[in-house]
Amino acid sequence: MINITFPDGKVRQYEAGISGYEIAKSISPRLAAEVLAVGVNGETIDLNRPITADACIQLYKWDDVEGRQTFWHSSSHIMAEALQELYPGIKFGIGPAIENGFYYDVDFGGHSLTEAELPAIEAKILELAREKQTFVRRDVTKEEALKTYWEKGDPYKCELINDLQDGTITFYTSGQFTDLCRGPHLTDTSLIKAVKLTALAGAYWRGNEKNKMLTRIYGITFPQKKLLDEYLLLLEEAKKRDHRKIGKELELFAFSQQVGQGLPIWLPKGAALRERLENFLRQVQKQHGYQQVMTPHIGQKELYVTSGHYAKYGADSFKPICTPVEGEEFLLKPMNCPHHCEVYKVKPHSYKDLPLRLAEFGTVYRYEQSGELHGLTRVRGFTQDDAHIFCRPDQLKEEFCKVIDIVLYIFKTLDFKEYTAQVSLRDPKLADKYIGSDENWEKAERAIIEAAAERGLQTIVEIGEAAFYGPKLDFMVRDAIGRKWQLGTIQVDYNLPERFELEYIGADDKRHRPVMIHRAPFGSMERFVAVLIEHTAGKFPLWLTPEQMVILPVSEKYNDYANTVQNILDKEDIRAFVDDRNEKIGKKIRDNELQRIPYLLVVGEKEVESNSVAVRKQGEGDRGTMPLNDFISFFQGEVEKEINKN
RNA sequence: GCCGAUGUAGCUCAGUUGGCCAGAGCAGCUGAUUUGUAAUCAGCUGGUCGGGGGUUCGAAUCCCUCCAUCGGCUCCA
Repeated sequence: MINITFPDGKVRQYEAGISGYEIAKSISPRLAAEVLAVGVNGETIDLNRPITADACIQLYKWDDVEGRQTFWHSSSHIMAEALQELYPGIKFGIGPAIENGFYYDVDFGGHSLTEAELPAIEAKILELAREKQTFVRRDVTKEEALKTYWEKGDPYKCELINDLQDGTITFYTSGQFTDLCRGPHLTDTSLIKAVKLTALAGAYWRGNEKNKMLTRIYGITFPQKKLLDEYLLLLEEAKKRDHRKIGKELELFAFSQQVGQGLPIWLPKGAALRERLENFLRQVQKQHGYQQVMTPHIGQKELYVTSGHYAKYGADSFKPICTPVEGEEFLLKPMNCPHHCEVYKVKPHSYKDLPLRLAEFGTVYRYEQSGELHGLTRVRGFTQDDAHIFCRPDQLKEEFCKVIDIVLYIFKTLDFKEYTAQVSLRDPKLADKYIGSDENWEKAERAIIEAAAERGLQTIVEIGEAAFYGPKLDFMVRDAIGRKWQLGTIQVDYNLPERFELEYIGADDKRHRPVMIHRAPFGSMERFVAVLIEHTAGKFPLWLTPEQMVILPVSEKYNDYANTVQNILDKEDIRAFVDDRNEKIGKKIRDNELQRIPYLLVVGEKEVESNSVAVRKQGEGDRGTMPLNDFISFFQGEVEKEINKN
């Protein structure tokens, strides 16, 4: 007998060799029907594999990531089987589960797959799934594995097998398809009830552009048709919220081929929105003791040689700009920190001056490969809400905590309720990727971990994700329809102060080296506005939105009154405009609703007589008539509520 | 940069296998209408069909090339 410990801590006894499925069945038949995989001491395994020793187990269902991953991984095998039947002789790369679904990389030889062929593949997948094929796991020796794929003439699998340790290699077979795979898989395929192949793309074998490009087929499957429909609906919703679409509709920003790709043009309304965001942050930073500075958009090449960026990124950046006569070389500013280091160096510093917090909405330019550009989230010129904090080593943790506070304050004010934080550390095995001493790296990494813990942040730790000059803490938010976006970042840096020979005079009258914190709570104005658009679907909070309300005269006869109302609102600092087009009221309402103006004030004869406005809230309809003064107080109260959430 | 797709008026899109002066709706302009909670009516303007080159009697349509956009890959200070 063995002891099985459940997540709630309860322990039950079973015969050695019992499977996860049987354990589930012993609890309830319903659970047995729903369980997809089992976690044994943290490792996810097939439901039908025997458990031979005492273990802590978790039964994973569709609601668990592990359950879905197993489901999708098995689905990718079924897709491969379908492809193998439909396109004999093709060769397979890898086919993992991903966050939403799965993919398989396939070498179709001379054939180039088109979207028109996908429905037939989908149908085949469902056909195979209905056959209730079981997944059979088999241990193989390296020799046998290589032989199998050598005979099949599959170079990709052979390459994968070559990198594996003998004794750890397994095959899984379902129906006519056998794949090199570590598992786990579903017991059988009958659970797969709905499938959608979502995209076709090229992908280099093993992500290396020197390798051959394979065809990647993305798909997603579900245990119920209903879930697929919901997923497709979510994709529709995401499309509607696309910041590129809304940015165009609301005239927030645009791109021009003449100006250049990846270089956004901010239109008046977008600029107003962005400016308001900047002012908001400026004010928060002022309260936290930051000082604004301004630095040029270019800097001498030497500056970046000193900072180390030139050696690291020079080859893949915009080429230097040269002066016509002297041939001096300048670089477009790829980041603000070197400039801020020079600000620091303008005068000697005492330990009493620190921390020194220098902030700048600094516009930077980075060469991104053309295929990588995307709306406002991936551009070649953008403005960071940047700041650098120069502090004494003993102040580091406290300063780091204060930056976390700012980030969380911003999330709260802008209604990002769910967020996670990622601690990115260096990969000690790849020492040449990083600059700076081990000792400093260790100090910096410790400071971040402690600060995050002190502020009670839920963090995940990623090894090897650090910047080349130091470890960092990145914030990810979840938007209104559940998608994750990376926003703010805080980074500790012992290296630039070293390179720029930054110093302060300590209480001991000796020279010391300050520590630097890089931070950008929004990440960049462009990216943040994009995320905000997708999060709010263009319905911005009142305090931010470019136009807070529109006054709609029922006919031209009431234009004068409408203008009077606008003047009164203007004196109250309320952003309103009059839609005095010669159109029917229904038309004006429709157009302004589509422009997502939060309040629509209809004025006609009744309103003129009673000095009032008929209030309509965007998306919610008529709210009735109220005296203008009452509406103003009401509106100001609403704005107040938004800002004082904290 | 690479793979694949796309590019027709300011916007959203039609344009059959190459064949009459390239179309619609919205937007814009002009006029009529003076309107009460999601599209009033009429007229007009607007396109060298992404740029360039080629095939052809004839190209938005076929071919080449460049550019941009979209979906991925890779990278991200």
